[in-house]
Amino acid sequence: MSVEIPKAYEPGQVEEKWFSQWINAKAFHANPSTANEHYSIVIPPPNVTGVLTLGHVLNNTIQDILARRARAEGKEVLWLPGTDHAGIATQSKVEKHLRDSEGQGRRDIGRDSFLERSWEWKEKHGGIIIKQLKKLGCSCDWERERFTMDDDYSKQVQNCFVHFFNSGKIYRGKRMVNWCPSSLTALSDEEVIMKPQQSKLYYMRYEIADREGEFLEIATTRPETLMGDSAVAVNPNDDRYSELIGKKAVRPFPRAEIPIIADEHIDPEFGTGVLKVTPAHDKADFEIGIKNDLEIIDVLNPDGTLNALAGEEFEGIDRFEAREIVSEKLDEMGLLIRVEEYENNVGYSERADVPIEPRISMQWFLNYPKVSESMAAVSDREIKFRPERWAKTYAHWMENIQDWCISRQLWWGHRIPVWYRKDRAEELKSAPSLDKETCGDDLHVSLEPPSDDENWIQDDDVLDTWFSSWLWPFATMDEKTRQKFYPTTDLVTGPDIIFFWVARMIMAGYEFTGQRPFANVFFTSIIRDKKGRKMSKSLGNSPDPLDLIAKYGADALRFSIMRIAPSGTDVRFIENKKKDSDDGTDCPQVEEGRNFANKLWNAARFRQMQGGPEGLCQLPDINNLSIYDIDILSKLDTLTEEINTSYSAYKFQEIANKLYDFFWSEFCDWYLESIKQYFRDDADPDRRETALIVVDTVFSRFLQQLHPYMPHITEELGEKLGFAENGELLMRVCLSEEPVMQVLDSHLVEQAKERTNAIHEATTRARHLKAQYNLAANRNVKFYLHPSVEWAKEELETLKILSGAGEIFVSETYEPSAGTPTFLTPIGKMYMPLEGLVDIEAEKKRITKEIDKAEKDLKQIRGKLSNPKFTERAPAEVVQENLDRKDEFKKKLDQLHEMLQNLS
RNA sequence: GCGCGGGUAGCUCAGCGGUAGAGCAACUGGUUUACACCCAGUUGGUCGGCGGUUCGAUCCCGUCCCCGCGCACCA
Repeated sequence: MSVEIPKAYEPGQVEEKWFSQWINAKAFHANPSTANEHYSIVIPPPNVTGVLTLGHVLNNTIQDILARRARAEGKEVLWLPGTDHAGIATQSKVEKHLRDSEGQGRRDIGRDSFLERSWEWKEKHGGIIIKQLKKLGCSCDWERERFTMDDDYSKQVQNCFVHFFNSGKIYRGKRMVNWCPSSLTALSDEEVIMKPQQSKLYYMRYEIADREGEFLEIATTRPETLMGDSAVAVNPNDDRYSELIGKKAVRPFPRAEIPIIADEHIDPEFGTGVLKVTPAHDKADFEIGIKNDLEIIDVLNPDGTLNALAGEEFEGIDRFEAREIVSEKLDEMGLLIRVEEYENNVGYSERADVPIEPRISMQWFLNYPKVSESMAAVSDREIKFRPERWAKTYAHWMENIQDWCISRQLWWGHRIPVWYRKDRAEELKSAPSLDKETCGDDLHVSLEPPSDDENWIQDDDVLDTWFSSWLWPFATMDEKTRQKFYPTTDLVTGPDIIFFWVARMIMAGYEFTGQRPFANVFFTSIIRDKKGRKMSKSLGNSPDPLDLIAKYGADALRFSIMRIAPSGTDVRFIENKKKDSDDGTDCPQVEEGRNFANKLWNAARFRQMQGGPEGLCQLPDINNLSIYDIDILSKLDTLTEEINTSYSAYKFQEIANKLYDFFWSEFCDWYLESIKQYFRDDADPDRRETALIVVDTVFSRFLQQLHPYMPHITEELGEKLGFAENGELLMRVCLSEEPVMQVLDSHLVEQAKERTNAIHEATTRARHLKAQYNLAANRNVKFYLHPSVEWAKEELETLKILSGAGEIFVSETYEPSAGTPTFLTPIGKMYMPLEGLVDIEAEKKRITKEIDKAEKDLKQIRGKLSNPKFTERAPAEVVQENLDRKDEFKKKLDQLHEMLQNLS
């Protein structure tokens, strides 16, 4: 036993020590060869060069809880960790670094050299987040860590491409895509977010050809695309313009006559009811353009500046600057009518946070596989979503699913395994569509480059990062692992990537393995700041979890975050600036976890100070247990049962609350306080030993239950208190299915619980009264009891200790002097004689207040009972309950009135 | 516009047909043989508004108002 334990728990070293012990013992390792039932979970791979956020803390704590709980249930557990190469995010970081340090762009140094730098960057900064997860205590099988650009993983990604190309699901085509002028790449629809903008609506006029002085008024938010107009469109049923259909309008610059056409798509109510059609720069216009065979004039460069087609004066000018210039120019020409303030939604690139540009370009697309099967899997609950409502979001997306643009004009990522025969490369690359049928031998699509690769040119593009991570649940596993652990059991992730990742994994799972990739998906809360804003890097409103761990401990952070994160709604994380210091902050929610750890620590200290039996001993027979022993043991069984239920419903917050309340309130505040008397030198040694055995039983079982939430401190205390048999790790101890209280006579248990409750209630009332007379700390106060139950005498010593009384006298005949404060308890009427200290008026006030409350309650109950509809229709037990309560209150009121009278 | 979630004590959240809860904050008192990261006690609530169902509604239904999110989108 250790010499001296510090008064306050210091998590730092303890947490590090246990993590390395777990690693040394290979306690996280998943063995595919055991016969145990499998439990598996794959980590949502974080960005390899990213850093930990509070969202990760929540997400990974939940996974760790599930994994540790499954181990304690005797399952063979695989929690497979790894990271994602995160195409755009990582590439932009490397590019930024390159610019900052060498003043060069990626094209200056070339593809190979840039990729070298990227790998260097990955080696240097990658893995920080993995270290952070380890700090949190995550019990992943670290030997199985994977990266989406590992050789074997990359092969599977490319194989996936080849597979879909061969089956005709992947094709190349010229389409309108979301173009990011900052990252210079196409994006999928999911990567575009709509943002409301304070824009302007420009009203301008185009002259009608051959009708000098006659104009068509047009409203637009994007005058800078005017140079790409190839028609003007009106609704065919719009009488105002019908006679103009088929005529021409004059585009002011570059000056040209463009047709006035009719299209159903135009809303006569909007603006002037006339639309300028710019097929190259708007999705809807593109459709109209195709339908009407219009010229497609692309006036923008990839980076969002205007090109030569826009006219010499605009070449090289940024799109937003050009907007101003065009507006001024129209004004000078007398063609600008007015400009209105206008709020509209504009698509932004999620990553780069710049407005995206609809742009026609040649891209690779995937027609999603196994859509109906994947929809059915969720609607039939073969894959269970929790909370269930996300299934609706999923279904809605799946119903409206669009082909996926999978090519990215980046260098960091999986390069598309397509080679074009050199002499036809240009032709093929610009062909309006490419697929297996049309290209024959001039296209090489394969895992391996062509043998005569000098005659071929590989496609420049890489694949969308999600095109690799959708294979994650199985591509991370070798054959043997897959046999044992696939399909996985649970997936824990944020609802914000339900389309990006979850839906796609389901489709890939069915396509490549013929099975669901996971049985359950648990969607976490989203952590927001004090003001309800999502935590984000740009806002700088996310505290660094490592700072929190350093300050409060990983266990404290884990526990706290689980206690505030409800299932299914967002949660606010509070960080307050410290009043008395300038730099520090306080996180009251995390303090709660720290305080709880400290409570555990001190309860253990208290236990250790008592000495006594070493290791875990057999509980004595129920007849040798006190009512408090029986009560706490029975509550322990209830806790165990309730926690089982909560786990099966994934109610993590509920579990945390139950653990907290049981330990702090039931175990420390009530049980430990009531047995302290047996630890005195003059106490009965048998009682003492019994109490210690009960403490150990409860404590050790409790630590097992708490372990998934607070793994480090539970190991530490398990060891300190000698609960670990032969030095076995707590995390390897299986939960016992047997309740602690194995009794035939449940009557005894019920009786103990009732009596314990009665003593607790009497204690509370005695404390109230003491506090009322400012005697809370006075330990010499004497009480008299007129007992109403026979057994009361046996428990007076405990009542005395709990209520902090000096002495409690039992007397059937005690006659209180007038004005003696009196109170009612379940074990009888009690008096607190004060000899001269009595404040009669205060006492009257107190009793009157109690009478008021009792009368109010009684009135309510009487009201209910006097309603025949209630007595007729309410369930008998509810009626009986109210009848009982009525009697209680009546009796109580009588006694209170009597007490009041005694005062006067 | 469509869909989803939320509005309970000053704050963060439980409860979801039958006597309104916890932690923090505030206030009062406390070095009682673990813990001031503590102990005891107190204060604080027309459970967003209005209707309905029910013997009974914070809880179920309808409707409206606020907040958040997703999808769609008219230039």
